[in-house]
Amino acid sequence: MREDGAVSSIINELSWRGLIAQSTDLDALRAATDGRAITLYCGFDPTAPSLHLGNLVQILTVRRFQQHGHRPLALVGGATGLIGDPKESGERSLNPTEVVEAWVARIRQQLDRFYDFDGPNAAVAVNNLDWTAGMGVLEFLRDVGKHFSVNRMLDREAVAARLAKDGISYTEFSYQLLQSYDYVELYRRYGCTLQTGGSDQWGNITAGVDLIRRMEGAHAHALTTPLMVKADGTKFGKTESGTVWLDPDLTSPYAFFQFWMNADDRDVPTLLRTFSFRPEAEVNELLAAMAERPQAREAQRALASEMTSLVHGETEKDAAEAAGRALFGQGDLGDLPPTTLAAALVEAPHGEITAEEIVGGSLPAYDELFVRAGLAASKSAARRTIAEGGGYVNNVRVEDPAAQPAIGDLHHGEWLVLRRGKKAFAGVRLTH
RNA sequence: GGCGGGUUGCCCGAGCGGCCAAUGGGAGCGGACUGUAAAUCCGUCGGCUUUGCCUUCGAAGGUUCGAAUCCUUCACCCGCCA
Repeated sequence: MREDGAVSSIINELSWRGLIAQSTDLDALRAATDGRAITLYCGFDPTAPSLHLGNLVQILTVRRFQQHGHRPLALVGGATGLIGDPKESGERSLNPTEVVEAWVARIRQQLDRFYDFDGPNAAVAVNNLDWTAGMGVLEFLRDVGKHFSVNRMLDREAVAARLAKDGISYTEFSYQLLQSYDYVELYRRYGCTLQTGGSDQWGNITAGVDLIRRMEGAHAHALTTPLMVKADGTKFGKTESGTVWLDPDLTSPYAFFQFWMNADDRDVPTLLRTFSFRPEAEVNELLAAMAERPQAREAQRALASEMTSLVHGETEKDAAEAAGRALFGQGDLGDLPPTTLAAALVEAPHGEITAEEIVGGSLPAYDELFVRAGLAASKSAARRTIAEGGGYVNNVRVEDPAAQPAIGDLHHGEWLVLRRGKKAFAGVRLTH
C-alpha cells in the first residue's frame, strides 16, 4: 500500500521504468489492476543456494505491485527445481533432492526481506511441490498433458536450439507443463491472475495462461520484463569474479556495493529506473547530476546505497560504504583509526598470516601475500601483476615480488593493505 | 551402410616431427589517460622451489634421440553419397 493509501496504476509506473517487455493484453491488465487488488506471482527455481541480481529485477517488480496494493505469491519451485527449465547451452545435471530442498528453504528466506508477509495484502509463500508431489503420472498426463501440443512446444527457442544441438531429455521437455500447471493451481487456490517474469519466460507464462483458459475457462494475464543488457553488450549482473549473489556469504556487502559504484555511466539511467524505488522526479534529478558532474558519481552512490540497504540492511550498507570511502580515500591509510581500517578491510577480501610465519621480523614475500589475500590466483599471477606495476602494498607500488615486508609495515601492528590495480583492495591480517 | 573432414589454452582459431607453453583475434588482467565511468594506446595472459623444471594440444597405447604434429585403437562432432 502506498503512503496515500491509494491503489494507483502500477502499469503506469512499470511503463515509465521501462519494465514492460511483453504482455498478453496491457489494456485489460491496466483495467484489472486499476482501483482493485489482484493476486500475482513470479516463481524462483532453486538452481543455486542463493538468488542473484538477475532475479532481483523480478523480485523488485513484484514488490512494486505489492506496494501498489496487490497481493504477491512468493513461489519457490521445489518441484520445478528438480526438473530444470531447458536452457540453450545444454542439458542440466539434476541436483540431489536434498540439495534442492535445502536451497528452497534458503531462497524462501531470502524473499522475506523483499515482500511484506503481513498486512492487508500480505504475501503468501507457496511451493509447487505441494501440488505436484502427490499427483499421479496418469492424472498428470490425462488432465494436464492432453492440453499441450508438442508441435507448439517444439517452437520454444531453448527447445529448438537443443534439438539442433545435443538434444533434450524428456525430463526437461516436460518443464513447461509443470510451470503452466502451477499457474492453474495458483489461480484455483488464490485467484491468481497475473504471472510475471523475464522475457525469456514468455513462452512458459503464456502456456500457463492458455492452460487456465482450457481447464478453468478463465482469463489470466502474462507480463514480462525486458532482458537487461549492458551498454558494452555483456551480460548484466556479472563481475570479474562471477555472478553477483544476494547472499552476503557468496557476495559480500562490500563487493555488492562496489558493483553498483562501478556501473558504466551509460547503464545508470536503466539501472536507476529498473532497481530504484525513487520516484521519477528523483531519478531524473540524479541523472541530471550525473550529466553535470559525472566524476562525483552521485547517481552510482545513490543506487549502491539504496540497493545495499535493501538487500543487506542499513548496518551492512553503512559498513560497506564506509569501507569504500576509507580505501578509496586520499589520505594515508595509517592515519585511519584502527577500528575504521579494520572494519574496511574485513569488508574487503582478506587473508591471514600467523606469528610463526614471521621470521626475523620479515613477513612472507609479496607474491605469497597477494595469493593469500585473494588478489592473485597463483604466485605466477601475483608476480606478473607486480611486474606490470599493478601491485601495491599500503598504497605504495612494489617492485620486487620476492621482497618481504617488515613487521613494522603492518598498520596498527595488524593489517597490511594490498591492492591490485586501481580498485581491487584486500587486507592481510596478522593473527596471534 | 560407404567415403571424407574434424576434436588445440577461458572462447574462436593457426600449427602438421625438433626453433612449441604452442601464430593471430576476442574476453580477462595490468599500465598510461581519467571520474572507483567509457573510449583509445601499450603491455600481459598454464604452473612452480623460475637462467631451469613440471603439466597441457579429445582418451589410451605405440614409433622416434625427440610428437600437438607419424601409427593403432576408442569416444564424440561435421560434410558428401546411399
